[in-house]
Amino acid sequence: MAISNNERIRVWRAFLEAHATVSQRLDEELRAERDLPLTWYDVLVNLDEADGGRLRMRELAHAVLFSRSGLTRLVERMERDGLVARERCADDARGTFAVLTPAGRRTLRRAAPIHLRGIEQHFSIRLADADVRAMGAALAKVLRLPPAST
Amino acid sequence: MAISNNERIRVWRAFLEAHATVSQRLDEELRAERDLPLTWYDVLVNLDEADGGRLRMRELAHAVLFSRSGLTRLVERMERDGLVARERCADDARGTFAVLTPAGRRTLRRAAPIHLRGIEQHFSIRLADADVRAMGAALAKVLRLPPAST
DNA sequence: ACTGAGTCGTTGCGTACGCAACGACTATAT
DNA sequence: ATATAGTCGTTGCGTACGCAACGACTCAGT
Repeated sequence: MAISNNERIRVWRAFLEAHATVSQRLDEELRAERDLPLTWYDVLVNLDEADGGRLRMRELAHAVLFSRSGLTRLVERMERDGLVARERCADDARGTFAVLTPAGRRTLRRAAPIHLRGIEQHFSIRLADADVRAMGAALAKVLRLPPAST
Repeated sequence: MAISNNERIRVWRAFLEAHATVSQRLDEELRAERDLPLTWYDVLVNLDEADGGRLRMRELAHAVLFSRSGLTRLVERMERDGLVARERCADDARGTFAVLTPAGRRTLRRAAPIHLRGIEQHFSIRLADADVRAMGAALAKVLRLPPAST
């Protein structure tokens, strides 16, 4: 039996609801136990995974799904808290790097277990391996769609 | 072969990215072609599906995943545009209904095809029936999780 | 009838985001 | 060398959200 249009919409709605509830819980837990917003954590992770713990502002913005202006402000706040630093880019005088500081690395190390536990608890613990695999495959297809072929 | 923790995190990240890109595209299209934010559309749909095209503010807030204060402002703006109206609740003097106006219903009717086309194009067109089914099953499991059993 | 606790929608306030425009800089073409 | 276009990160500004507190109201217990 083919799947109706209605059913596809129901799935999309479930997708929205799952996103909202899970990411809200992850944010709450990180704030409660480490006083760290999820967006900050996301920045720390992306910097940590990058070469030299540094990323151009533009790349970082793309990685954390922010606008460039949004990232400017976000990094500004994190710099005030000593978690990241800004560094001028040598080979392109327009550019700026956001760099992970030792304090930022420490914060990340302390926060990671909380976050991973959260993903486990709220997202994937009740998913069988087959579910995870299927979800991964489906999401990969969605992300491979062309950018708005209107 | 069992799925690693790392793989589960990758799937979660793909989930986040898919949510961000798809819902952004849906919002953009609705704004471009009908000058209607996605949040407004969401309100219209939920009212339309409710009995008498009306819903208590609290219920509506829950349905569209907003805080009560956020919904107050949202309905305020939509009322200014004539898409919804407020009505005092007869049997509970504390309560207020948000009610769909004829203009709201018209707007919804004109916007729905755009939105449905968007979901089709950006989310489900390249998903086989099996993918949709698997995704639906997995999401149902995620949503059935207890509310933060810390 | 009266009190205390709970719930309703709303408000003041702070926060966080995107858009458009900016100056500074780079890249390309002539 | 110069002009033009493009890109970088930042800023002014407007918008939209949540939290906490509020007055108005309901309800349960006495």
